[in-house]
Amino acid sequence: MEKDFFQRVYDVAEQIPFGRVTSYGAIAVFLGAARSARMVGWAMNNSSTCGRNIPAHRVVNRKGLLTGKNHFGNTDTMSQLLEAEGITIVDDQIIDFDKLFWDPAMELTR
DNA sequence: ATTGTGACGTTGC
DNA sequence: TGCAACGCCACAA
Repeated sequence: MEKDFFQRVYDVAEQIPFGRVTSYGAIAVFLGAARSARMVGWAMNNSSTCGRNIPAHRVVNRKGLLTGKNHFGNTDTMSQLLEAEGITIVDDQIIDFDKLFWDPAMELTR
């Protein structure tokens, strides 16, 4: 089962460059399941089971909001990690999300 | 096999 | 322009 949908998500998530962020939908589209954006987030929840360190903090929803911060244990963990990447977070929202947005379907294709 | 859920996305009002 | 509801696919029980 080395090609599970979840593994696919983990692989893309690991490829997210430092200081960049992406959206669940972008990953979902890249995986070929644009309507399964929710699965991407769910995969992140299971990212712990993946056995590998997945920078889920770099993955946010389409609005650039840290929707999954609640799943990091502490709601501050995600924002703190993003700030450590040089990203500014205000009210759980990423500033300049448009510039920091990293599209796997585009970056990986180029 | 069926039901329920889920860290989203889109469309409608 | 802002908020609400629906839909969607994939996985777990």
